[in-house]
Amino acid sequence: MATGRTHRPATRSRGIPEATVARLPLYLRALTALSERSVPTVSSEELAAAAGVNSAKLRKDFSYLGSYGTRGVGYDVEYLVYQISRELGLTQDWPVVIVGIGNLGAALANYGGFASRGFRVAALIDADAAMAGKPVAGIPVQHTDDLEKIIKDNGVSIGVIATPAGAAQQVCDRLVAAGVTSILNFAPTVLSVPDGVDVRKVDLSIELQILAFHEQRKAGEEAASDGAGPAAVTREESARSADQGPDGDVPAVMPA
Amino acid sequence: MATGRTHRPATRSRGIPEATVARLPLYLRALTALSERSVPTVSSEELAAAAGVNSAKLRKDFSYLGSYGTRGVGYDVEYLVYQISRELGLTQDWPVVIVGIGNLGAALANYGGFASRGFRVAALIDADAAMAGKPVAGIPVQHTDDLEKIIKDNGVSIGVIATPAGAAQQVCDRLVAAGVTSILNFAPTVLSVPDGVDVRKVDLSIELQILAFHEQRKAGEEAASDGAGPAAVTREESARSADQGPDGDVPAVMPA
DNA sequence: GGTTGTGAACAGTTTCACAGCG
DNA sequence: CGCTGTGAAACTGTTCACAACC
Repeated sequence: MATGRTHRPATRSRGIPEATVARLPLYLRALTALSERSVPTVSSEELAAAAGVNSAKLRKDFSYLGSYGTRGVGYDVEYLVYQISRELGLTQDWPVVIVGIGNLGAALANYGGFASRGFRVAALIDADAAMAGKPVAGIPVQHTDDLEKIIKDNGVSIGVIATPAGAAQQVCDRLVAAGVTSILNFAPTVLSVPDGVDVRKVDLSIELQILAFHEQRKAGEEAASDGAGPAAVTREESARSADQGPDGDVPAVMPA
Repeated sequence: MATGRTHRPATRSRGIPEATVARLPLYLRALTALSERSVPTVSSEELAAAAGVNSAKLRKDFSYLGSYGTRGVGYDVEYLVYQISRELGLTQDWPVVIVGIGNLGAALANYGGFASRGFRVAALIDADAAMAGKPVAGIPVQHTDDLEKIIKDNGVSIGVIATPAGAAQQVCDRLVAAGVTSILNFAPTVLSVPDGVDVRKVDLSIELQILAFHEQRKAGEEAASDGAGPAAVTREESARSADQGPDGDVPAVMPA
């Protein structure tokens, strides 16, 4: 799939590593808390602790933004809040639509932190005609038929998909056709989008499976060392066989 | 992130890279779909397309699990489903508790994909005494006072925190003290946990901010090249796997 | 003194490209 | 021939450690 796109040649000065971008919101949150407590300055060590990273990483991250600190002193909280907000594009207003107002969509609509940082729920959209007009979080739900008009009238460029998996790609296509260029996908599906559109996904089931992997590993090692730990629950431990046998057939398979 | 450590010195042969682990659930989902359509074998190219990655990456990932393919042919779907499930620890039952039954907690409790893969909602816990006994998704909500007993009686090792930010660390401490060693955190807070406990976070507000960053950049470059077509930047690749995600300050209805 | 900013070493991840095998 | 499996190269991200500076 090509993905083509060379990297911007000018990716020298403005090129902030993706990993750094992903941490900026974390720093911003910690800084906002400090700001509310009227703390004037903070050292990389303190801020790093509050954000849950180590200080070297934080300093390196900030170095991509510029030299906003003062040696021997630290960083000015207000100034950094502003710089990071600007870098993230939070100094402007981002109207957002949420498509799929089920349990999750409603939870997202009610989510307070939404509005707090430049994001504004411009509309709620659902395919169920019976929901049309009903207010959720104070915003009336609109029908999918009007999706394109809603996007255009509100100048929406960020869409949140909270529909069932089966509807996600179709909704995605319509959002993109209407002008949306960033999508946050909660449906457990791989969305395909044209070049130029960003997709980020949030997938509960994947997160749990990753935890289960590590959990299983812990249980396995526990056996080797002690035995006194807290409970350990594996009911059906039964050997998780060391490794494959010489080939083998497929022993019972798993659930859906 | 967070979480940290994966060390284990002796983890050389069984050491599957974290990036690979994060993709296994994706492969598993694609394989399950193929399995349901009774597709017997699949090539790395086809499976990679279905999972939204490139084939070289997929083959490298599978090579960490063992040699489960057949040259010139591809992979046996059922066999791979089994192997990945086993590797992820999904052949056993994982009882999970959800703490904080607001909008989000309820959405999670109702989420079907939960039960489908070895995860079972063992209990719902909320601090609001008025909710006690009320069923959500068919499961009666229990009061926080009984948290420790619930964890122990059910042998729970995975906990989901969907409380407001202010309550998250306290809930986390109690979960850990009661024996939980893996936590999925939806509250917008950095949790601190002792060594040996895994935390993954899902933070909606962070995801949106990352999208806003890229959105802003697109808008900026548009000015430079402008003109016809979506020429701007692209990043078709599915974003990094979820690291953060939803929920923010007040997941709605939820008293501390 | 204290703390930032950063080059350089290191670690992890992705991609390439092709040998090896069915 | 076709497709997997994998070394090696390229790239991205993290950590170290210290010079520069207040």
